[in-house]
Amino acid sequence: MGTGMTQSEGEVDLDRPLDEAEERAWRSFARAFVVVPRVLEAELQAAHGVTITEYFVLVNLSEAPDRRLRMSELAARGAMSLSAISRVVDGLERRGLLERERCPEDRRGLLAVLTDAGLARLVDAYPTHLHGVREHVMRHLVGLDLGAVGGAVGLFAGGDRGDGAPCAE
Amino acid sequence: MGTGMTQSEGEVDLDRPLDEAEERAWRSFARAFVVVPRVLEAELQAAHGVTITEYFVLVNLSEAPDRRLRMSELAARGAMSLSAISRVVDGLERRGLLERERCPEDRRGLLAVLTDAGLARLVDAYPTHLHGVREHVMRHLVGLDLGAVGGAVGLFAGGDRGDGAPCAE
DNA sequence: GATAGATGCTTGTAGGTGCAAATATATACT
DNA sequence: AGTATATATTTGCACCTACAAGCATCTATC
Repeated sequence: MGTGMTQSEGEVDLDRPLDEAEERAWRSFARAFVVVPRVLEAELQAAHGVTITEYFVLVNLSEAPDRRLRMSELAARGAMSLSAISRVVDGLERRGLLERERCPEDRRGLLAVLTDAGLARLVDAYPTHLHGVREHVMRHLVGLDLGAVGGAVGLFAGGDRGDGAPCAE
Repeated sequence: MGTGMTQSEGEVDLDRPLDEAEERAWRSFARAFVVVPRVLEAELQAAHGVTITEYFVLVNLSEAPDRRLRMSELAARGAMSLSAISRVVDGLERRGLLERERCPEDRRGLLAVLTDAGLARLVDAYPTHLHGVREHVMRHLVGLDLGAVGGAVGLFAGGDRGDGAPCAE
């Protein structure tokens, strides 16, 4: 019952209507869920011709050993479907920002490999994205306990079961 | 400079790279932005055959005087484009959950009017949605200052300038 | 070592979304 | 009144996403 990381979380009645304060908070989140991705995407698209999804793929590849990652890994990290990743990688490959490479150990698999051009584009876009994230999100969290808030948000929708624990429920 | 609701918010350097704690928090938010809407949508769709956007339209209409709202008002409240609203309303109208009605004072405009069937569908879907919101979001915020967190999130991406102040920047 | 099933990825198809152009009506100006 | 401009909404189009079906390759079992 519970993970031990968060305090008394088991007591909540999940079917009790939201009180006024909860309602306000929820509506703020609901709005943010819609608006923030859209704004960040628009800025990135306008300034560097990449969608936020593409940007995130570039980030993940740049951080990966040898700048390469399996398609499925990429999908998992971006919380996207395989089909979506497949087409995003199509687009980035067409533009020379990455290449596909057959996986040596498992020839069903493919590796997406960041090219120099891809890395350059990422380096280019990074300041734009950083600025957007601070301006539209992080800026508003000053004065709050970042660890606590981030930890809570990290648990939304079944996220962050820490390790890969089965999470019997 | 600032609204007075949030403390010293003007001091932040929007171009300073995220430190480790900020990075963790941001990634939690980024993941939540992608995953939470998808999960809530899937639950609602599976149980009641409405998308989360459609659900939100029904909610807004049910709360409006006379159960009716202008298309543009509906779009604004859902932070959506007019074209998106137009098509969502198409779908709901086709299924008899609302009707379009010419606006008497301004015959360019249209009112979306919630039908009894639409209200019934909403009443039906509400517990599912409530449960999802508590389970996937609100549950994880216990122990935090809801007012502070909600207030901060409400400011994300230029939200909630309180009144309609020009927000000189 | 062959066949059955599992797994990794891509492609067909069906929505959903925003932007820009089109349409209808209102408002302002002469 | 009559024309120009602004506003409310819809429609054409392009793009992104998920789900399901398809193809290639791996793994287990006999």
